[in-house]
Order: sequence, then C-alpha cells, then structure tokens
Amino acid sequence: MESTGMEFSSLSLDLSVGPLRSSPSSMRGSVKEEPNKSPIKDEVEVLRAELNRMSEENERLTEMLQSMCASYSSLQSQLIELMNESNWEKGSAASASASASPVRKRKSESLDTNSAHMINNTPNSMINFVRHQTEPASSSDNSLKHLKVDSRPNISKVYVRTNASDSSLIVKDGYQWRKYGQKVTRDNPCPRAYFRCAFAPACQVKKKVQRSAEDQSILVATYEGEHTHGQPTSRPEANGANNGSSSTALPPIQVAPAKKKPRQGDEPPEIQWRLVQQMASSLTKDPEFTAALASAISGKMLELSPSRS
DNA sequence: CGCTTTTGACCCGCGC
DNA sequence: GCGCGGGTCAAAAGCG
Repeated sequence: MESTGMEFSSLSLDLSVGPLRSSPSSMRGSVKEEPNKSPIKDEVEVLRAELNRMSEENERLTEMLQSMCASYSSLQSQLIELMNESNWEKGSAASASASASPVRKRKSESLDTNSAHMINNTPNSMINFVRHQTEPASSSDNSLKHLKVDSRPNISKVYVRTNASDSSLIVKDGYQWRKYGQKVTRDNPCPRAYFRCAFAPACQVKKKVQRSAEDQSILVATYEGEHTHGQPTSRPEANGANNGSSSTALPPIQVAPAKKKPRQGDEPPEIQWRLVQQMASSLTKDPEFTAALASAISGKMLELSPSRS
C-alpha cells in the first residue's frame, strides 16, 4: 500500500490550511485596550468577532473533514481492490480446502463472508478499517448454503479493539441497544451478548457481540437487518459515553449489506454530505479527537512559521 | 417504581 | 427421532 502515505500527506497538507485560532481571552484583551468604547459595546464586538471566527473555523474544519473523507474513501476503495486481488489469488486454494473439510458449518459461521469492519475502540487511536467483501465465486459449496445466506437480512460484522481487561460487551456504534440475552457458545469461551435496537420498537435490527476467540481484546459485533429510523447521533442522550448499552462515538461505518458494494464515489452528493456531517458531529464530540486535531494544527503552524525560535 | 440487565428455561433448526 | 447448539423469552434481580 504505497499510496497510503501519499493520501495521508495530502491530508496533512490540508491541515496546513487550518485556522489560526486566537484565543477569545487574548482577543478580549486586545479590544479592551481601546479607550473610547463602552464595555458593553466592546463585549458585543468581541462576541461578534468570536462568532465570526468560530463560523469561519467551522467552515474550514468542515472542508478539512471533507478532504479527509475523500482520502478515506479512496483509501478504502484501494484497500478493497487489493483485498479482492488477494482473495482472487487465494480463492481457488481456499475453496478447495473448504470443500475438503466437513461441510457442517452452522449459519453463524457462514456469515464470515459478509462485510466486516475493524474499529479501534481505544480512545487514542484512529479507526482501523478492514472490510471483507462477499467473495463472489470463491465458495464452491454454493448452492444451498449460498441461497440461505442471501435470504437473511443484511448482515455485517464490526471488529472493535478494546482494552483486554475490559470485560464489557459494549460496542460504541451510535445506536441505542437493549440486551435481551447472553449465551456461551461452543466455539468460544467468551459469552455472546444479544441486543435489539432500543431506539424504535419497530426497528428489527439485532446485534450480537462476542469477544474474538483468538484475540480477546477484539469485540466482534454482528449486525442483522437495517435500522428503520434515522441516525440517533443527534440525540442528546447518545452523547454520554458511559450509558451502559447505549453508546455513541462512531456510527457503524457504513454497515454495509453484503450484497451491495458501497463505494462512496457512487453516492449522490447529498448522501456524501450527510456522511460528512455525521462524521463531523461524531468526531467533534470526541475530546480525544479534537485534542489530537488541535495538536496537529498547532504543530503544522509551528512548522510553517520557522521565524519563531 | 419503572426501566434495564441477568440468567435459566424453552424453542427451533440442523445433522446424524 | 434424538441430541446438540444457537437464539429468544421472561421472571428475577439490580439500579437510579
């Protein structure tokens, strides 16, 4: 993936366009130095200027976010292409071994060919993203099994890296879930938790969360179905990160139905704009992200101004 | 007191 | 038909 560096360098270039934000307190101080204005007027002016700066900054940040999204989607498509290429190469061998092994594979295991994502849940890290597209012709035992998978609701998997010591089965995806069951399954000593969407009673989306048997620091969330309601990220209670089953942060990053191949470039501009806004609202709620962004911007500012000692 | 979570029991599909 | 295992139900417990 040599292009990754290129993409990120363009990102950092965009950061250099970032706002030179002066702190409100310093602004206030500079205005107060003018002797012939009343304090109230000063205050109004300061607030107005601050508001203007804020909105300009907001616009710039939105632009930056858009470029980030563009880079992200291009990276994503490159990754998918690369994975498809490698899958194509491995396809014949994999399908051969699959057909040689005992065919007894229960339905949950057959979901592995559906879409999957990796989210790093630790606050200090950015999102890792891995998607396994449905392999078009790799499974040779297609006939019946394949039909069964297709008849199921949209299924996707999200991998969330958590602290290994954290025993909770909570995946922050922006939706509100109600737990209705927990079970220890045969192939994994860690219990699997079953959740229903609690945002709307009519919403039939279900979620299963289980720690990976190989790496217990990874939570595997399996989503079934599609939400029949809008994004809940604007809801105030979705902002609390420690609300038991309800969680926030990142909405499932394009929890992709397995049958479609979602590519952001194919989406109409208004959907892209909504995605950008969702990402913006999610990211700006994350203090870690804003802190990281601020340090990146200030670092870039220092880089660009060598006159300072 | 009401809502949520827990957990054992039950249901159902699948393979033998 | 039987057993196994995943998924769901619902009463009890927990919590604010």
